[in-house]
Amino acid sequence: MTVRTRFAPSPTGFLHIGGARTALFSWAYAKKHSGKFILRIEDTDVERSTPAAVQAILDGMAWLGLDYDEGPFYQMQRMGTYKKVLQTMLDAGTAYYCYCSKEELEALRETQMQQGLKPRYDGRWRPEAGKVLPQIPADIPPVIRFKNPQTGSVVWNDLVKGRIEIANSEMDDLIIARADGTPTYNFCVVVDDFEMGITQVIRGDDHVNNTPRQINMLMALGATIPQYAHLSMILGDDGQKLSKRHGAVSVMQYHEDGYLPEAVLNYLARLGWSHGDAEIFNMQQFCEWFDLEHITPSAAQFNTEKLNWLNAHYIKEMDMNLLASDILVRLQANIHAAYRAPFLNDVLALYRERANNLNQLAADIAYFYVLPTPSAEDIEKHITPEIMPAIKTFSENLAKIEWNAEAIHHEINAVVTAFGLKFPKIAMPLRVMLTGIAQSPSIDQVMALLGKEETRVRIEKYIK
RNA sequence: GUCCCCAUCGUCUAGAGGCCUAGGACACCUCCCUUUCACGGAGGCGACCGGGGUUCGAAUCCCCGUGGGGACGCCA
Repeated sequence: MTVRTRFAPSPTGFLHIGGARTALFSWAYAKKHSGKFILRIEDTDVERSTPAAVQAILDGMAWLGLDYDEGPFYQMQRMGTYKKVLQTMLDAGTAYYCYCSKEELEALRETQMQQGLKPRYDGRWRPEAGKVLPQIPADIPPVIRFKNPQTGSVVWNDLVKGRIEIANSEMDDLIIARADGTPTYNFCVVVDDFEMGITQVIRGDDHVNNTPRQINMLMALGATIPQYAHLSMILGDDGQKLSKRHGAVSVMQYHEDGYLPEAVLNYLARLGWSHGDAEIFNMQQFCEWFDLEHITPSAAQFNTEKLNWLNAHYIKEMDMNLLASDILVRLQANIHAAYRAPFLNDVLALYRERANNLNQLAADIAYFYVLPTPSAEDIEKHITPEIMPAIKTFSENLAKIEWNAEAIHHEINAVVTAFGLKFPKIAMPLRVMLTGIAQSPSIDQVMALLGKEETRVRIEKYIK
């Protein structure tokens, strides 16, 4: 049987890191088994779903390169199907109308909570043999409930968590269609997973409690039950639960924050899943290796430090021209006076090794394009009156230096020797003058790239 | 409250009863490289939640605690 997995986000916000990992695992599972990966947008909550959120999810998946074979399907466009199945269930007696008002239900819940009971529907409109149902009120539009079995239990072998059994007595008759006739989440999922032939449902473990209900409905429909794999959640860097208020950000934010999709993908793949000691691998390898057996059932804490490390790796690996075009955009975003220098590739070759973030990399090389302003501390510490004679001599000799790193290095050495100094004594002030800070790659290489004229101008600013 | 899930270094994890004196990675520390800062290289610190079983033998299996998390919507 062909493997068919799906990612089914509800468009009520952006694609966050947890959703992205769920999508990644579903995607990889389909790839691994030469199956199909389906994208389904669960937009039945009209109040909270927005086209902007749909777009944000699509953008996030596109950035990560998570391509889908079918879809996106929109549940709101499948109303006809849902209505049909609803009627079938009503006819078959596996679903029924319930005329309780919201207020009535609320009161029921409250009473049960007070008594320390699990809040649940009491089945007052559930038809039973020989039972007399209440008088149908004229002013209440009914909802439709699923007639859940009351005895026995639902068991499934979760591909991540193992055997899970939940007693039917723990479940009540859930609402599958609202008073306005629109179907609800659990019902739509069931119909869609069935109709789309989903073979493995890979989703967040906040759905574990929905699974037995869905299995019961699937059985009522005579459907084949898919396998389930429930992924545990991702905690924030601080070990706290991710939420809109706390730490949950769009995957696109990582793009803005200077991360490469390769790094995010590799990081996410290793969060909750492992393949022996493998730490760095591309998506092709991941898809070959991926399995559900090696997914950890416990929650995982996000670790930005490790993401940074992977990001550094992928920055080093990246194709130079692609890197340059990315950095160019970031330079322009950060620096008004940015212009395209012909030697951006050379500058990056000198700097990429030291960067673990694209924004940082862009900021680090900004001094090539905009005059830097060193801090007062650095000036005071490194550009001392004692060193100025040597700097002045070096500056005067600039004109005769053949402009390459080796020759520059040679000239600095000559000055250093002439003044009886140590190399750093002159390298540090030059760094501050030329780059604006006291840390940089070899100063001779920096000068070689900066150019003779620009080097002269920047040094002379400090010669009184 | 009820039900469900989880539990190995600070973090991500390896581990399917003897290969475990518990392995790797990030972070941290030390040293090396060095012209500063990085990169890189070599070392180091550092964990099986507790208690009972089962077994010749348990990080691995079972039970009970404890701790954490999730679910209990006409949200998804």
